[in-house]
Amino acid sequence: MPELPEVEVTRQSLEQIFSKQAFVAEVKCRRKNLRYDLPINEFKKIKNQKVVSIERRAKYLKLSFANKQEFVFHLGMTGSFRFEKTSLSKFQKHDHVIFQMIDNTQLIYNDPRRFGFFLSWPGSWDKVTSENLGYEPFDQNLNAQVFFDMINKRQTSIKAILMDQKIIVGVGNIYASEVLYRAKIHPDTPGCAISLKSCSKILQQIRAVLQQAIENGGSTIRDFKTASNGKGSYQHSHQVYGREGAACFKCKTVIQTKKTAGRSTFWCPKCQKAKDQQK
DNA sequence: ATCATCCCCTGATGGC
DNA sequence: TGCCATCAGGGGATGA
Repeated sequence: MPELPEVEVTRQSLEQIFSKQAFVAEVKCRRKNLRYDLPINEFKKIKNQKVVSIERRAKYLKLSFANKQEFVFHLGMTGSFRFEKTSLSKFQKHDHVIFQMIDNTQLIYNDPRRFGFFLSWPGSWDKVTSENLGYEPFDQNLNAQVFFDMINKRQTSIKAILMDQKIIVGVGNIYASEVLYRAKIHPDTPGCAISLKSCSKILQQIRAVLQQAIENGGSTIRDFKTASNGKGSYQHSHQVYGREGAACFKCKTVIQTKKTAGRSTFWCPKCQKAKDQQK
């Protein structure tokens, strides 16, 4: 599912929808749990309540209501929202949570694999966002030196480090490969072998890739779509992800793939040759 | 502490 | 056609 760009684009589309109609009439759950039990009792407390904000931290979202009720949610691997102009009574497979608005429009949360969740216990936002979460990629306090200091004792691969949400949040399996290709760093390079200069390049590429992906509506690989039912187009800008066996756009070398820490990794063996040296 | 592995779940795809 | 294995944007638990 969704990495930071897709979550941010989802946030923006929900915000846009709520700017036109912010009052929830009713929430319907078509099953009692996703990854965790759905907060069915808390959903009852937002009848006729107004959405006041939708915020993102890492890949988590928070929906806040005028009566202070808050919902923390995550899209997991396959979660997405769909907007319906008129009230449906017949639903699609894997439509799990329906936000029925007072004008009869609907926001429907669909999630085939059910790795997503909604939470509403007190402190749930602080719990998921303050513990174990690293820097937002666009945080001004994050710079090459800070990044270097966080990874220069680490033995694990830079690919695993980029996906580690305790360091920098938002980069998942697709964007990790894309960032390293653009930074010309081999994905197996251990954290401790990445120079300060390389940290700078990687950070720059994280920001460039995520920014461009957000501007392009995210990457729609399988089923991602925004809450206003749009699809992303950034998948067309992928340089290595999903391109095993194809020619590198720069040097025509065949793109390679392998598993690192259980996830597919893609790279160009010519453009990303350097196992970095310290300093 | 750090790291790799396995698992949650369903669907799509490819080999036989 | 069916059956089985493998894989998929995340992240949490477990054990070495």
